[in-house]
Amino acid sequence: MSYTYKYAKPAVTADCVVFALDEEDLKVLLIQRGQEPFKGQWALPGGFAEVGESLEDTARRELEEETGLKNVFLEQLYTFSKPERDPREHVITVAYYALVNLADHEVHASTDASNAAWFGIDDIPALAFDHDAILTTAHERLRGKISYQPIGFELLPEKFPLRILQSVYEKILDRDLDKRNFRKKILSMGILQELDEIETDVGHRAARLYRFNKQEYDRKVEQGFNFKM
Amino acid sequence: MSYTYKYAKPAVTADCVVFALDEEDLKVLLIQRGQEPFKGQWALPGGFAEVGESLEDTARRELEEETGLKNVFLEQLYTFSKPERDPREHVITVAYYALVNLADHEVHASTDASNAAWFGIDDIPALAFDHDAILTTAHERLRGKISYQPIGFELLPEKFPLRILQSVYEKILDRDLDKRNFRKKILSMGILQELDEIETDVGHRAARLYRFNKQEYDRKVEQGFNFKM
DNA sequence: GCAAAAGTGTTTGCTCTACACCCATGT
DNA sequence: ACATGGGTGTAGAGCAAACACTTTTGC
Repeated sequence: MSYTYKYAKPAVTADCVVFALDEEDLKVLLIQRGQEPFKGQWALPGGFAEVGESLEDTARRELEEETGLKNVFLEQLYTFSKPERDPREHVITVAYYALVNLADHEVHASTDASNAAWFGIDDIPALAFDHDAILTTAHERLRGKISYQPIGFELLPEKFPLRILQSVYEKILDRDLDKRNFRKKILSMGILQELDEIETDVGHRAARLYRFNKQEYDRKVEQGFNFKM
Repeated sequence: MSYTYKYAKPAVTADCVVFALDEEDLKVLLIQRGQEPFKGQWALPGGFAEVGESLEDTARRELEEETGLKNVFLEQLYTFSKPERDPREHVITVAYYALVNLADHEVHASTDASNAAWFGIDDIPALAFDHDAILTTAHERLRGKISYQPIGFELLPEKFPLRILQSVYEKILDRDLDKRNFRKKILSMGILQELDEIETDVGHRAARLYRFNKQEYDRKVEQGFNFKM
């Protein structure tokens, strides 16, 4: 089977930069390529767009095929189109970034990719194609966006103590924040629901749990509210 | 001549949302389509990507071919990929936005497009494809970005009085700004070079001219400076 | 009782906003 | 002389940053 067109066409792929947090640091999900080019090297999960499929769907499909991840928070990042970025032919890639919380999302290396693993953001191996540039762009976007969009919650389980939320900001912004100021600011926005639950299994006083109140956030946005941390 | 591939490929285009300002309002450059589909309707300038060409180059090439505009400020906006956005086949478009100053850039309707013209942002005709959504996205991006990146200058000639710069912000943000506060804030950043020149041909006291000092801006950015209006 | 983290207010400086008048120039 | 916009300062409010101790709980 083959497809013939009147004009030459570049190929199109979607690639995903998947971020997660553990106790240590910000992590990125990579796969080890099972095929040439760059066979055996680490790369971002992703693959070719099918006709009739939006690129966000391509990204989600490839992410699930290669790593088992699904139902993740996903936003378009940037489109990379330099002709020399793929040695085989001109391949345009539309990059997405995803935020997941490690607890809810077990990763299975699956079909296409011979292996999938999390890497600390400061400990990334050599990557295939221009994936290092894509990763850098994604990291910058995340850093820029977390302060004015409520996306940090996507890296956490549904219920979380404020200390953990603070650590999300500290790890992404890469600087320490003042505990009192952080709590004042985030609570004063009125978009966190205070739960009647506390942490369990901690070796010290248990903290109260909170939940991001998306309904309330959306209502406030309607009225001109702007998230700002 | 034809091209055959092992897999089906979507087509790829680049489209441009070109903004400019006149005394009245924010304007957008549209072309009237010379071919089906949507023949005779207004649309964003743009066209098909060639293999071996980056999409930014595609955007610049098509913009010049269709409107005569070149050497414009151009940034990638977003990639639109819903399969139904083009009635012929699956066409992915990578949208760019451009900022030009009307004085320096004469527009000639040229080859491909039967006609090109500026439209006030509040007076846009029905557009081909999903170009209304692209335009809306571009307008939002411009509004969001002008406050934290020094891109407003791209809409002005090299030398300008502060009143005109203020009107750029007022027209894009769509609200009045206080003259004293505006001047204080923009001058305090130290990225405008005060020239020994004043306006000519005005029917009142002539204002001093300024120039955006990109060297100084870049130097400050290196040192952690953030533009903010 | 000790270790670990939860939880809590106040002061200070800075930034943003609101606001009005005199001056220079051209017609 | 009149119309038009150029150019300038200050006071008050709100926001951001710095800073330390007491309480709770688990071991």
